[in-house]
Amino acid sequence: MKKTIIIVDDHILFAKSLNGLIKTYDDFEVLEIFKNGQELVDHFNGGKPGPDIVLLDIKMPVKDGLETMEWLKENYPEQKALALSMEHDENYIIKMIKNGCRGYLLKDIEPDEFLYALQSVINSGYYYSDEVSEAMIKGDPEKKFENLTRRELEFLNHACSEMTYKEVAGEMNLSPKTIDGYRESLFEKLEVKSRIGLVLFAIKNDLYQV
Amino acid sequence: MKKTIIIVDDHILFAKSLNGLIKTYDDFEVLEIFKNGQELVDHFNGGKPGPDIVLLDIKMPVKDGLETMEWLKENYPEQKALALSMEHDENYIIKMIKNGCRGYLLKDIEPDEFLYALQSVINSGYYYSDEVSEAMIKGDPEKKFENLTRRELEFLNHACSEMTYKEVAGEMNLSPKTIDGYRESLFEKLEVKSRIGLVLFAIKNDLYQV
DNA sequence: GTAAAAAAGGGGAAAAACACCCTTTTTACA
DNA sequence: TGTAAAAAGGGTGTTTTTCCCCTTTTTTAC
Repeated sequence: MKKTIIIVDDHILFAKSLNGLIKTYDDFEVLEIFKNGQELVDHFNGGKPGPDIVLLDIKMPVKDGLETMEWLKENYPEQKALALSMEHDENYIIKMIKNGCRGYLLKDIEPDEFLYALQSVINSGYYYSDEVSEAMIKGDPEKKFENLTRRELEFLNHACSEMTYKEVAGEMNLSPKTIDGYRESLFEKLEVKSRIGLVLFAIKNDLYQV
Repeated sequence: MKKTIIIVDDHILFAKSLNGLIKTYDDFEVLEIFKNGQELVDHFNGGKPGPDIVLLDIKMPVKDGLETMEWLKENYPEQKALALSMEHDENYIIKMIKNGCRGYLLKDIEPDEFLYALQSVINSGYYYSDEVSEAMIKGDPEKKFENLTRRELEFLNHACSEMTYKEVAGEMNLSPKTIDGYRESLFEKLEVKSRIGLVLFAIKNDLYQV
């Protein structure tokens, strides 16, 4: 069965083109297109089921992406959502991620990468683009993870699962030995000594949404 | 250095006797005695440092234990607190624990057990009395952990640390093989297959305070 | 007062995680 | 265009975790 998507964006033209693009994907279909966050809230309040992924624009009239994401976190914390925006604004990115957003895409993303992002959210639960990890690293006020690389952040998320490292390696298309390297590097940087330590760090610092 | 305690209880006589009892302990001392939660809030708002443990009565005028615990969770989530009450009320117990309270003592507890509870909160971060685990099991609306025993709950908390199982066994004064048994039993009951799964379950269900 | 359940303990083997050593390739960037 | 950092990969061994079987003792419930 196809995975469902709801697009929330006031740029109708963009939303409809995106719908067209998604129609070319075998595994995804668009359920609804809403012009602002309030319409999404109404959808949920009407008792209708959420989609597999909500694509959320940031700048919108009535109820913008940030407010909508907050509402989702409060009311439907399990709902997966991806931010999809023109704004390459660190603060937005961080706020969205902290509110449980599973990734942040720029609207000039390549269709291939866009598809990969959708699949990644379905399979791994999130999609960290370079923009996201950079923003997280730069925007970290306490410099707790300033030294973490993009791949390390990605691995850290995968470590918060019941997969073995070998399975994580498969998921990330890497050799188990490479994963070994990330683990050791993170152990040192985060001053932990076990995978449990990694998981606790990730959760404490909102790098992984429980 | 002695570990510090603040008592919050409107029963002055009880609070002062408790202070007397604590004076006989080598490792603990009472910093302050407050008559209600508001006085504790004022203490914090005055910029004064929190104690190692707050002992919190439930039924109090002005600001009761539940409200105070909520305030602590919101403003000083790291602050360790123990509920200390006459009420053997399941709903109170669960609400307090969900708000990050590290344990729930009945006021008719034996002095020895009371000291053990204090030490346990300092060393392990919490103290689950029989009352607490029973209430948690009985009061669980979703029956997610109805079958968990007291010891399993206790072990589950210890599993959320970087200790090896051998170290956990030492902490709980049990043979590593017994710990093995708890683990296997929990894997089956919680439908997880690794220690990571245990940690994630505990955190998702507020059994472990991150 | 007995029966069941929980708690405690165990043997032995396989899988996973961890540690510590290392090399090569790719990328960023000054 | 050189160099540093990141990414990727490797060897070998130890420790920890996991699994599947089992027994005895203690607690709890009826």
